[in-house]
Amino acid sequence: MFSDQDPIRQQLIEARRNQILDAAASVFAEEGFHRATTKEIASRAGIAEGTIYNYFESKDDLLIGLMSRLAELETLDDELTEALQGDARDFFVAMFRRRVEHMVEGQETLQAILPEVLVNADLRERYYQRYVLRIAEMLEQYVRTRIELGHIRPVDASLATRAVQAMFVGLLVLRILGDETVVERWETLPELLATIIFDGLRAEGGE
Amino acid sequence: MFSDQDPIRQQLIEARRNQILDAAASVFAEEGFHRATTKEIASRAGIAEGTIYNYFESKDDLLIGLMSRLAELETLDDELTEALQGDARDFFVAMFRRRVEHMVEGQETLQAILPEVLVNADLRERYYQRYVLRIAEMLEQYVRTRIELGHIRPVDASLATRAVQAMFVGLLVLRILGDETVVERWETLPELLATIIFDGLRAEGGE
Amino acid sequence: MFSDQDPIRQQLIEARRNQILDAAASVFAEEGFHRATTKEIASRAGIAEGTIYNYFESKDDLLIGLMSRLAELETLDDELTEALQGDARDFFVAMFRRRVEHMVEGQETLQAILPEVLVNADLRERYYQRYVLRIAEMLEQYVRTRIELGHIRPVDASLATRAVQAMFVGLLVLRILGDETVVERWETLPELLATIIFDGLRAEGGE
Amino acid sequence: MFSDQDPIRQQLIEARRNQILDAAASVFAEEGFHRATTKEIASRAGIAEGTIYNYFESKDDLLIGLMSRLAELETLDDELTEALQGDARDFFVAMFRRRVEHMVEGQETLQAILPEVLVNADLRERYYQRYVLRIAEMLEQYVRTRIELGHIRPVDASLATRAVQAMFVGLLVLRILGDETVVERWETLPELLATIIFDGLRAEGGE
DNA sequence: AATGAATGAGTCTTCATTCAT
DNA sequence: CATGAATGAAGACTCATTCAT
Repeated sequence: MFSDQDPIRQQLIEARRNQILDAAASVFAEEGFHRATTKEIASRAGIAEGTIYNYFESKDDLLIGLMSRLAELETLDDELTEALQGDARDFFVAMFRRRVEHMVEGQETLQAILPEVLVNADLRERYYQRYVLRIAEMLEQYVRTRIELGHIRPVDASLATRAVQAMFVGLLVLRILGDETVVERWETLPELLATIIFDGLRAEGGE
Repeated sequence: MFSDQDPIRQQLIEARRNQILDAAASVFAEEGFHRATTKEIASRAGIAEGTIYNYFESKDDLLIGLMSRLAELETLDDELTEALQGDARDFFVAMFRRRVEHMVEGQETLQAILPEVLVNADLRERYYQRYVLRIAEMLEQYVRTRIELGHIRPVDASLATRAVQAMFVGLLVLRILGDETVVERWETLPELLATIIFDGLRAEGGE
Repeated sequence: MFSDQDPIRQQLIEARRNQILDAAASVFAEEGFHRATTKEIASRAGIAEGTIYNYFESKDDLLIGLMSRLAELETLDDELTEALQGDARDFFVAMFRRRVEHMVEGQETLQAILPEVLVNADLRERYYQRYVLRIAEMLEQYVRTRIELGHIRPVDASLATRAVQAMFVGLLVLRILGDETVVERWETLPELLATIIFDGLRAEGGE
Repeated sequence: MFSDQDPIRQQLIEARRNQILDAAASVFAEEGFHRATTKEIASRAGIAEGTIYNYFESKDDLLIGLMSRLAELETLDDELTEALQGDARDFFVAMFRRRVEHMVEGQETLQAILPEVLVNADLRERYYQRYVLRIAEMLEQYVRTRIELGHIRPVDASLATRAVQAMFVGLLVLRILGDETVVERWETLPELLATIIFDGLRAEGGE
């Protein structure tokens, strides 16, 4: 006879949901969404199959749950956007570092979600709007301002932003594909990416 | 009746295989590998379900077939790699243009393959070795030489190569996700990417 | 604490049982026995799912409970049977009116029970013996006596009784099926049935 | 490579559908729709479970299929309606005989359908419209005409029709409930029903 | 007594694959 | 070679029932 607002109950529910999502992320990442069975997810979560359905509507809903958890992680970034006063290159390095760290933390979840997102029109829209587009727009706004300030070349801000974001998505894909170079030198990426994107690959004093 | 080597027969077989692969690519791209049914593939190819199995071992084999066709397309690139004498920036633009065009041509196939590749360990290895790594190594060799020639900054050639390649993979993902900016301004990408990667985003004369 | 015979406790138990049976009748009638869930029954009774099992052995037992309640209602009829002295037609009208009223009162319960009774061998036997056969035999006895008294044609009393009873069962079915004529003119049924069954449809002075 | 209109194929399909419907009727009648499993239906039809789904959309669709088959049987009756010239009582006996025979032929199907129809709103509407109402209206028209001709008392034709139809439905229910009297003396029903309904139970020269 | 989360057996349904024609 | 009906293994999901609190 607890109220629906009962905070203890809410916490238990949240804990159980996370326990299930963790298991789901792990199985989805390993086997892919379709090959993953609810039986295996349940077993990995240490619960019965039916229990999943006390917390999630359907197997699809597990993916949505994973996406939502991921989106929550990202809200932290908003603050970063306000740092316009500092050096542009420093900002890029800092931002790259953030994103690169997030991707490692969230790799399992991303690996669980991404392939299915590419394939499921509903999820695609949802994922794109909540996750990709939101970040793209934040970054785009930043780039646009920096261009106005004369710190950045007057490039197509919208497309340039996508290119940079694409690089991160692509690096995630390479990680998933098991590319050793990317995995092993992951820590050095932020500095390298800043060099490529901000300074350019052209040798200084070249031509 | 005919010998296995009979060239007419070989051609017919090849034609039929392509007909089936086209249908498969189309259904996989729309529905994803798992939601795609052999019934739908057969219907889209205008043949009976059973006929598929006269040309392919299994549904998985269709994916492998698609990957092989894709790999053949790419062999053309090898020649490009030898163009070391020209201007580095021009080379980048030319290469980016090639790749960007290939990606549009092959988008359906790539969209069909990529999500499943991310999810299936066997295909992952196969795809990575034949497709990603081969190109990465070619490009890496090129970059390494350009560095030695002093045309390119002395960056981590291996990782930089991955970053560039990642950008293309990521752009494909953004296309699949339906990003309007990327789709609409696709033609302007090669030049922009060259600017970003080769020249850098830093405003000239800045700081 | 209380003795099992404690009358207060007995009454509380009875009240709770009725509360649950009411909810069950309502859900069974709407959804049918199988589609009805104990969760919904509990919710409609304003109690927890588990509580049902403190008062009933199983979901099946709810149906048995409903049948028993129905049978209790019917015991009133016994008295009627003794009314042999009056006019036969008047008796029929009176009896039809009784039954027709009972059917409306008990419609929800009957609608809940009947479909499952038709389908479940155990219940079928139970329902038939306690409910159908008991009434059939009472009625049959009455008809038989009336025949001996010369008030009624010498028909096959047993089968004629079933035919009359069948009419009521059938009218219930038509109500459940939502027949508008039957529902709207329900009040006029007793008189009409007496006309049909006792007087016959043949026009007077016919032939 | 047969055309969709290919008559041989059409016949094979029809035969298979009937084979499956026969098995379904048999299992539904014994166990009830919900307790019946597709596995059991398949096994009783001598086919694999999956084969059912090559011929029917779903388990529900089997019920609809059974209803349609039943409706086809009934179209024969239409002719009967035109027989207005003969003696009314004779007509009733003939009609009762028809219906009573049909009910035995179709008992299994009716027993399979009826309980679920009482419980499923979609089927209820469908069954009532196609099966109950159609016959009711035919019969009602007949009764109305006979009343105008002065062969039948001026009763509420619509309701009287329902009462008669209800009797048949009720007799089916009593058969399903296993009433021995009804089952054993089934053959004598038409004559008895004519006596009850047309002549009335009142003893001739009574009162 | 009341609760309701956890359970897991049971089922419909899908669909890749086979094979007789 | 082509066909497509038949197959049956596999899996998501439901829900009556239990039992620790």
